[in-house]
Amino acid sequence: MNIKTFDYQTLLGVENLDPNLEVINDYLVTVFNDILTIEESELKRSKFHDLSIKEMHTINAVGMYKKKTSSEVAKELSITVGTLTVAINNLVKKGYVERIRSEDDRRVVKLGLTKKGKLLYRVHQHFHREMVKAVLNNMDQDEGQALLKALENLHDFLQLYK
Amino acid sequence: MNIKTFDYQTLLGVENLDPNLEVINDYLVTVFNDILTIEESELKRSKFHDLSIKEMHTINAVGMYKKKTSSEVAKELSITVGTLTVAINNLVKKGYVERIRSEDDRRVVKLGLTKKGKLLYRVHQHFHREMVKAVLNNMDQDEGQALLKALENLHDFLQLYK
DNA sequence: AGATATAGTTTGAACATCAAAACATTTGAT
DNA sequence: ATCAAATGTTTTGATGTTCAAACTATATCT
Repeated sequence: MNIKTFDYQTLLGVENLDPNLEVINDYLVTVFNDILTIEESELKRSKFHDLSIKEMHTINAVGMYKKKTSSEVAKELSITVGTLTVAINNLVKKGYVERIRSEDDRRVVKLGLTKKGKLLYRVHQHFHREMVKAVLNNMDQDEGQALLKALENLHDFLQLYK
Repeated sequence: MNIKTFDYQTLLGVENLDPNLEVINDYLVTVFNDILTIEESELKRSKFHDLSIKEMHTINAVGMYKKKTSSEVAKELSITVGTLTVAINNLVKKGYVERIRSEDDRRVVKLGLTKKGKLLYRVHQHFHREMVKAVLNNMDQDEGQALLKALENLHDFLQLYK
């Protein structure tokens, strides 16, 4: 690299010259948007076309197994409890979620999936599994570990802002 | 692995027993949500607190360099042109974007960033760069290549649904 | 010139979101 | 035992996002 090139880059604020950096960033941005829009359009195409991707994510956060409270689910989704209440109202109306007042503490509402909600949960989980399988498809053990390392790094980086 | 375990897993529809698969999926879901909420809250904390993360992404899609048309930007964001018109109205009002009627074809609107819009673009780009740098931080050349391969796989998988 | 196609805008309806107020219940203090 | 404070949830009003469909303006085709 000659000094002229270096100065030019410095002036533009391009600190890191690794070409992979830009490529990886572009992939991240594209893939990010694609996942959202594809999940949305696949949902519309399925028998669950009365749901948006946000509603799907709410159902995902409610989860199959342990019944969670409204507060727990809202926190997991990073929305206010008020917003969640509205969302759950719609999902109850549509038959995916049920509310159960806790007997221990009658202020608390436990959320659970109906049979229909559980069916959807499994379908969505299947899509995710296929996606991750496709990612790992032609990758060996070491490459898989590298991906995991990258995800851990990204996760740790994001925690700094929480 | 014994047969009992295998049967149990098969019955549950858990086709792939790679433990990494679940871990990677969980990281993806978490990281995905975190990026959105952190970008939003960082924006609110910055001098650009009059913008939502969706508006930020619109500005990103408008881009710094080549002026794009409304149709092109809408397609890139996977929203309708009508939705974009509304969004651009607000961004023009807030001083981030400008509309220029094309002289070649007076039906066409070219979109560009104002000085303020370009400043924001750079700030956001900087955040992204830092994020990718953090990801690659402790990774060697081979590991970086593995990440790239994973992203390519994911991208190719998503294209199947387009 | 008139019909058709293309680019963008407007409008009305549904949902998402937050902050703040309201409500119900539990916990803590006296 | 009572009352105040804390906690968990819901309601409400305001603003933003999104789509589909109707509409406007301009270009292209025959």
